Amino acid sequence: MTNVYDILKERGFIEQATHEEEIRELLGKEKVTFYIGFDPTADSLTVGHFLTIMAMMHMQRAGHRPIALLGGGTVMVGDPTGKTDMRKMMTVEQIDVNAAKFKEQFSKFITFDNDQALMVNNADWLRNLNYIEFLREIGVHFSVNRMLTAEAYKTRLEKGGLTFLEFNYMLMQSYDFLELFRRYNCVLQLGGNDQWSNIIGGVELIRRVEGKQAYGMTFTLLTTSDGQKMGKTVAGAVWLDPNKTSPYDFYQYWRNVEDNNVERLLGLLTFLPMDEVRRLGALEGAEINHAKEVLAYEVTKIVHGEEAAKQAQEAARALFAGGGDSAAIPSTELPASEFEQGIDLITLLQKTKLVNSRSEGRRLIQQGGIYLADQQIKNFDYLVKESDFTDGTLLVRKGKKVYHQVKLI
RNA sequence: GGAGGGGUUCCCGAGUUGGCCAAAGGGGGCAGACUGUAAAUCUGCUGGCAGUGCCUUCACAGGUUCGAAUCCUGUUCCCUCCA
Repeated sequence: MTNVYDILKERGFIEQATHEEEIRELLGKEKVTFYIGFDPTADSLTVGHFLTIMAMMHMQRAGHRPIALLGGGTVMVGDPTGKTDMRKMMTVEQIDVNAAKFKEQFSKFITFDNDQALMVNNADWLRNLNYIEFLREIGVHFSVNRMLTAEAYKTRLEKGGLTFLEFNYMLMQSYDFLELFRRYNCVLQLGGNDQWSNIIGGVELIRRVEGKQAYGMTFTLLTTSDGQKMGKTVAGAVWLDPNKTSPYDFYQYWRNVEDNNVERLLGLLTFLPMDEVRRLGALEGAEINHAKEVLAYEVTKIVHGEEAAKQAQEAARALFAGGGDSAAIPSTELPASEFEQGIDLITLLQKTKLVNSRSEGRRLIQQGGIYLADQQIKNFDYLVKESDFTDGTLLVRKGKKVYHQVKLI
């Protein structure tokens, strides 16, 4: 069996590791308990989290034991990494609701039966910490001088300011690692590359307090070729919750990634064999669209299941290539009676949420961005009537690739 | 606690001798052209409502004025330096 370290390496996950050789050796010879932390800052996981979950899945498949650590405690402090402002303070209630949602989503990817994986919440040990004790046991081991050199804090020191609250984040996360090491013999922490300094904080803490070796490793972050963070759309993040990002939109997000990223994403976000990944990635010109379809389908399948992935693909094909089933295209149902007198196009755009204001709708139409059943409409006074529908359905298109169906009921 | 600087439209950031400011410029976003449902590039748009006029915006609350993002007062938040 291939060493999972090599798998992760080959698939492009690994960015930094505290002890490359030792980690590889360790993963090759025994069942390793490792953890990744997830702060429940929203009520759903995002595609950014998904990347690390994929790594987790690879690890579990290789026989190692994952701990999904919910940051119900750390989120109360807030990680300043990569942020220019302090996060809004969240209420305990909200945090707990979010944590519950995270938990639900994890179960789709990781098997927790028979102790094959654990899910714990650091609220259990962080929320009731005694300040003085914590300072004496943990605080002594941290050099402020060193902490200040961490990338995470640098930017905040230069602009915006850093509060003492957030400055403690590194100690919290380091303490988590120590706690998991003690409780579950967890010796390896994984995470996104932005977590590097927090991770080595934990590794060092374990060495100092327990005199034991622990390891850390970080993964690449999802970025576009010019370094922009991926996983953001106009509507916000790309969520794993189908109610927040529909499987169709999710599929389309991956279907539309830039050429340069296809091979990389196939390696990271699908389980396709690497020969296949390389073959698809090597396609050129319009051919690479095929690779994008595969990418979109595979990722959607893992996240939303085969059925949803098929529907999304069908819908996309129906719209962009003709034919196919249109069931999964986003739609709005409106009573037929509303169209007897006809309703003006701008109002319809508002009802379908394709525009946020009448002005925006007007602009769109004037600029030629709206099509009804593939017919460009440039007159913003246009009255949409029942006669515009075919079989009770009207396909509205905004721009090149935003589709919405209106169905009469 | 003291001194100083500052909070501007999605973001960054001009604008403070009061009217020409719905507010420069850049970014982002949207649309159009070109394409391959890609990237790059070019063009237009980017507070709201109504067909060109009205309404709501420049931290918040008051005030001065014919008229304030611009002046005054108070409040609040942030930053820097000092203690």
